[in-house]
Amino acid sequence: MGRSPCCEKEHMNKGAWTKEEDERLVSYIKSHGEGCWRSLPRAAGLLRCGKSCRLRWINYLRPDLKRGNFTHDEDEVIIKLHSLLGNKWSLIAARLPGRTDNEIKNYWNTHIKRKLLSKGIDPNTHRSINAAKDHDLKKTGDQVVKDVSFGSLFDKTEKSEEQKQNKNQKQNLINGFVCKEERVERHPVVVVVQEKICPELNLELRISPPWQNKNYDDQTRERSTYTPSHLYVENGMESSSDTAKCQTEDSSSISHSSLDISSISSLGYDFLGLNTRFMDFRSFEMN
DNA sequence: AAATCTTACAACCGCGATGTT
DNA sequence: GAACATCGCGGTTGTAAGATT
Repeated sequence: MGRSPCCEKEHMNKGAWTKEEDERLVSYIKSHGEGCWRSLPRAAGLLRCGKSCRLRWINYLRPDLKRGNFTHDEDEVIIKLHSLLGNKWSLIAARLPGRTDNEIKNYWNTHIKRKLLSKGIDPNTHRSINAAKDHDLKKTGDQVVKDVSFGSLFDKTEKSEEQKQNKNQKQNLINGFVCKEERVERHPVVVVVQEKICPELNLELRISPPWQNKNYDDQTRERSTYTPSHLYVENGMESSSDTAKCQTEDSSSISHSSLDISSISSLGYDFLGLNTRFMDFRSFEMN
């Protein structure tokens, strides 16, 4: 399927925006609102492509932008969120009112990266650069191995009505995380982990069994093991209709009832120190 | 003072996701 | 379901301004 260019390349201005162009764009959006970026330039009398207008508005002209230097607190939040989310700049920006993803990305690349490196911290892994040499530790077993169980915490022999009533909600502690387990129709278990590392970020880690695309029959229901294919994080406080999705590659070839993270460390995704790649921020909700 | 290098950040580009026909 | 349109994201580039030689 061919992709048409977002705009006519000829007769279009490129590069830095002039004051007059800014004024035209701001004036148009103030009276008509945002929307349909493709048709906006013509309607606003701008020789720019819609994409360029959108970027200019979002990153520079929006009235709610904070601008100015980043505070120490903002630095800390960015670093913590980056350690959790990686280069998901839009998600990070959603947690910093008045800051844009582009601004944070630039700030990360020009300031924070260097700051972390000067402290001997690898900005990609958020681990000590020296600690990166601990590869051998994994082999010798000196490292603490964290297991994430994808098996049910439910007792299969529920006896009383009370037990049955409670079966849809259980709580437990695993490696310092507060874990709730819930039954969801068509999916045997969803484990919700309220992470404790950065409580001020108010993030919630949700681990679930894979979505069953095919008919979910009783035979499947009886299986005690299932594929750890979805692990997602969501805002623990609020929910919204906006969800950011970033699915991983197919992970369905691996099936364990208890997943030894150390055995898959070669896959290389470090999340909350779990060192797992089975990430699916399927409903990372931000407000 | 001029040339060169470095830094900061605005803007561009390509691509995937999603919506529409 | 295919084809196409649009949006939004993340990586990269271009360039102005400041620092250094």
